[in-house]
Amino acid sequence: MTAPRGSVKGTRPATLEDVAREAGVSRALVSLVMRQKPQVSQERRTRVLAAAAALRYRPNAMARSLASRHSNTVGVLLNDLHNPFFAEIADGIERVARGRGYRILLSTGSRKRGREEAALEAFLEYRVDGLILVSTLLSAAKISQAATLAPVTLVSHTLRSPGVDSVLTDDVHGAELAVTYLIELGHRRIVHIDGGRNPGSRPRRQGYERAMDAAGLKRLVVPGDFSEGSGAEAAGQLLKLPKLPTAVLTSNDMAATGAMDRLAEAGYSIPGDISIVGYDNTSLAQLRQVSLTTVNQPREEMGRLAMQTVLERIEGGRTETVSHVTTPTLVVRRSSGPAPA
Amino acid sequence: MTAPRGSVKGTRPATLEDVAREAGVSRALVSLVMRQKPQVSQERRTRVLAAAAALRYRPNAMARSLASRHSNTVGVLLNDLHNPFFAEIADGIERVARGRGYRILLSTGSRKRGREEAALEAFLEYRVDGLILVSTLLSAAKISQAATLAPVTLVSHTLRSPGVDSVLTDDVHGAELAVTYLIELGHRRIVHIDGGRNPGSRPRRQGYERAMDAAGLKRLVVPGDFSEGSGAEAAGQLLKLPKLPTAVLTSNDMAATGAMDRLAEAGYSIPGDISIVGYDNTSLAQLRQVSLTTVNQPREEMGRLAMQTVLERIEGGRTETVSHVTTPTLVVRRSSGPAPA
DNA sequence: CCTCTTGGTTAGAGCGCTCTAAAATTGCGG
DNA sequence: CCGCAATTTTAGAGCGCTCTAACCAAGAGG
Repeated sequence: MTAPRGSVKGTRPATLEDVAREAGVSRALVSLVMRQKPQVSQERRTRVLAAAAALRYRPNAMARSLASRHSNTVGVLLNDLHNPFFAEIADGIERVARGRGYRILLSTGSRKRGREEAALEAFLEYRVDGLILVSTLLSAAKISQAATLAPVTLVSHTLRSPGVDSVLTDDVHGAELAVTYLIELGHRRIVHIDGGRNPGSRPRRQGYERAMDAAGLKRLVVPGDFSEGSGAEAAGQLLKLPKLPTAVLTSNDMAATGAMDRLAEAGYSIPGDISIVGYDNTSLAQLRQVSLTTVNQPREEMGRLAMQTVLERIEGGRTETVSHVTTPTLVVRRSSGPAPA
Repeated sequence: MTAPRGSVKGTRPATLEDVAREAGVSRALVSLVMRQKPQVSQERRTRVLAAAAALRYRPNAMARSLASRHSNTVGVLLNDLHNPFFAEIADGIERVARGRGYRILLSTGSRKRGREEAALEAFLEYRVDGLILVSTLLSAAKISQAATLAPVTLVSHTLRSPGVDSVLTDDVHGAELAVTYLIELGHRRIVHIDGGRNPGSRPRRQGYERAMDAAGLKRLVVPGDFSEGSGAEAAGQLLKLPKLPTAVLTSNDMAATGAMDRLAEAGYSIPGDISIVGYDNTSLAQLRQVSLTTVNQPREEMGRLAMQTVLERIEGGRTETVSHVTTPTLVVRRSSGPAPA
């Protein structure tokens, strides 16, 4: 009954109380030692530490959080574990967290809003000290509501709401960069595969539209989302067009690889017949076999910024809203080239 | 002071007590309702539910776990977030967890043993009900010790230790499949890029050795690990050889893409000059541009099995050790072909 | 010799929940 | 209308920790 269910029959894990008894001091003193507080004599400290080691004492995070009213933990919700973009953001977050003595709870919504809602709910029930939502599908209402319970930092889009900060890239500019580059290469029929409801999609589409308009070119946007499958599907749509476009800007790298796949399957050469430009510059785009021209987002840095931003509220008590905007750059690789004659 | 630090100034979240007062019932009754226990009259139940909704009550997972002595949570430690293999395993785990009303805590060691140790420690402090360690670098000692606190299921390798179950693929067989296939294609100089300390590496190497021995061929193993970088590096070693091998079996798909990259960069054609075979059959291998011949592991299924296995101990109270071995299959794609003349 | 500090230590009241055992209510046959 | 079992509800004791305020030496200053 006291033994953990199903695990090896073991003695109940040691508690503070046990350590205190072993060391012959009070519970409070042990607590002070465990939390590395300075006001403990050297002699007592070593005595307590020895007792703790002997009993294999491991603090109970639940009890600690309950009593202290904070968890030293930040919940990180990633849109899609399959997209390396998120792993790279997570790296940045993790680095800062580690440096600052915070823990991270990772969750993913698998690109389903309902799952994200469940994950958010779990984080809130765990009473995390802060929340980082990376490219989330959650509604503005849910986000604002969460922000009344713990500071929120959004990665990849903004939301004007108290308690909600953000870290993002100037996506309008990023998309413009890509389209302008394609136009300079002589492309005229340039299509955009949209990112649907995903954060960042709208500005990217706007950047595309703005650049096309500026060049007096006809816009064509086909629907999609952030997945490989949707990129392939959208490419399928393009194949049905009376005249295949000569260039495609997708909403992210995953969709781009899907589109490349489908186009290559249909016998078209990339970039001979059609140029493809992605967005994110994930490790996928960097693969030599893929070699995708794409718009770079400083992913690690965005992750670091996000964690710093949320910590400023948790520890620094900042209350004004901030929004960090990073600058995208174009990375040219082999998936793009001059428009076919 | 009672308001969450740094977040929007908000009232203290409602507690059970608040709900009880609002509904005019006892705390215990509210607890029963929240836990969906049957022995509550319909009238009270709706009254409590209404009060909870009105106060936006959200149970405190910390308090709940502390009092009930279990968290309904399983900790999942992934070796590397960048490798899609782990995302696919996680999908399977998540699916079963969701169906069974369990929550998942995700962590990653970023292929660093020290980080994995820290993540494990965090899980144990959180008093998770069970642990799934996917392709972990943790030492046997640490794993066994963790198993005295919560049931552990290992994915990708085994450990004979009480409380530790496993889910894995018959990797010896998998590697043999790959090598036999290459030999049938006429290859004689077949190299294996090793997976280092990663689980699964040893049996894969053994399978390679066994198949090479059986064919009377000379073995050559170059060191590596599970990363793209190491695959590239190992390929660099191969380039220094007096005579380039005609085929390479890597320890996983990540390493395979790294190796392909390096070899292609050096001007060799794949599979014209050299065939590459990976291991895992991740989404990476499936990409048309990569089109990697590889050994399939049923990733989703392994994830599902792992979660089921750990739940059997948590809920079913099973105490005998089990080990689920799945069968690998060879998936032939375009990275492999007949040995050059 | 007494009061003040000050650094070190501790008692004890929670944190928000679950769980056991007992209490209150209800239904029903006699 | 009573007794008894079944059903529903509740009191109250924790779970393992933190935190406040108080306590206690031991020296400093008057």
